[in-house]
Amino acid sequence: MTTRVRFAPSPTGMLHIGGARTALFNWLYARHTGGVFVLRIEDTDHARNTQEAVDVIFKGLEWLGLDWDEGPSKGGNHGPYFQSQRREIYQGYVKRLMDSGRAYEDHGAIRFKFPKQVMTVPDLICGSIQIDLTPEPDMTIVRPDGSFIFHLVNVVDDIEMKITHVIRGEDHLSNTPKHLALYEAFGVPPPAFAHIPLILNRDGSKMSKRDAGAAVGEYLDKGFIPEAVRNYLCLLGWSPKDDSEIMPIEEIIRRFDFPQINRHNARFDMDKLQWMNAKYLATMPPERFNALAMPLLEKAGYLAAARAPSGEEMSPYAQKVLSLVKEKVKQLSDVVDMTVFFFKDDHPRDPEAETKTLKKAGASERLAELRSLLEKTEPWTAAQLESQFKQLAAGKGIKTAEYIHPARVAVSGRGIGPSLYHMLEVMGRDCVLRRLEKLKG
RNA sequence: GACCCCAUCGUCUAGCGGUUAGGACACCACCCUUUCACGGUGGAUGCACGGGUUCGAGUCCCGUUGGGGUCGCCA
Repeated sequence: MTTRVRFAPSPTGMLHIGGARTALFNWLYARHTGGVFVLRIEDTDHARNTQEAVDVIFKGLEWLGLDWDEGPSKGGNHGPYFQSQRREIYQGYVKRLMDSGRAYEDHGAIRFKFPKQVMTVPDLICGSIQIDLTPEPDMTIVRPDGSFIFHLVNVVDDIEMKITHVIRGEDHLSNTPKHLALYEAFGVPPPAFAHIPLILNRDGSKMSKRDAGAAVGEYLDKGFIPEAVRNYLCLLGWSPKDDSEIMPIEEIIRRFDFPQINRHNARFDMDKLQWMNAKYLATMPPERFNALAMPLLEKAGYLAAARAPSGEEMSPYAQKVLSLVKEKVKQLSDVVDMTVFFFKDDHPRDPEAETKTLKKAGASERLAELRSLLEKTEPWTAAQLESQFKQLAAGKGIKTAEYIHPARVAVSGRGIGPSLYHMLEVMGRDCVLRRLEKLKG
């Protein structure tokens, strides 16, 4: 039998990181088993359910590369995939319950009569869980205004959509006996359940919608790359059981299965995500890095001038600049600050670095020596610059660093940055001399 | 409060009765080095607690504590 799993988010205006992880695990299991991943939008009669809110879900899933096989914009034989369009189906199921005496009216609402017994939930991750439904008051399944309650529609849709494995957050574990009772009342064998642990904040508290880092969109905006976020999320609650961490998604798909899923909640560690993101950034092909970073430079206004400070055309210049910082970037958005001095003559300057190196005794003499050296350095390449710097220092009997540090601060305004010689090469002689000259006055 | 789930370094985790308790992030030191990173080497930090079972317990059982979840005419 083909595995059929589903992700059934409610359009709340954000895609929660926990929801994204649930979607990811469903997707992984579908891909691992060669099954079908269904996307169903649980937009049951709610004012907050807007088109924009639905788009946020699509965008988030697409960004993470979690493509669905059936659902909105994909279609399928079990639609419609919006609960708001499935009222007749729910009505039919409710009628069956009424007819069989399993549901009854109560002050205009319809309630489902719970079996007074201990229900056993067989769970692929948590094992066998027993919960007593006896003390539970019968649950409402239809409101007086005719709208349906989550538990009812969720079960009905899973039945109708032929879902074989319900993979969802552990917050649903306690509700599962109610769902089991519904399956029983409909005379349908229930799907297999797999309740996955929750994602908590770094401090162990529950991650709610308002917490920093709770929305997938934030990662997109901050310049995280989707493969890194996805890879990190895979490792939260699932383990390959050896020491593998950064893995291509194909490998994760191959190795993913329920036995390796943990039973305890995990805390979200932004530091580790950042590290992983930096790894992905550093190892990706330069073309892709440039494609991702150029729009940020554009947005920062760096590319507005026709010519770069070096005098050459802007676009090739910007690409060279990016190649200098690629391996130092933690988040893509870092490139804006890291490269500002390559594009703006009036870039910000770090007073601390200037005091430390430029105000140092002998610094202006060094810079003057550098000016005359750089005027005639030929060819203007990193290798040649390096050898010239070294010769100059050797001739004066001092360390090359005595020239390097002032030069760096002089042209960039800060004490840290890419390799100095490569930096100078990219900036070009005119720009470098211009900045040294300006500093003199 | 009742019920359910969970518990290994600060964090993510490996461990499925006998291990010097391993790895990763973060942290510290050193090395590399023109700075910052990267990389390399080394280090500190952990089995929540108390009872059992067993020759032997991080591993099994019970309890306690702690954390999380569920108890809606939210999803």
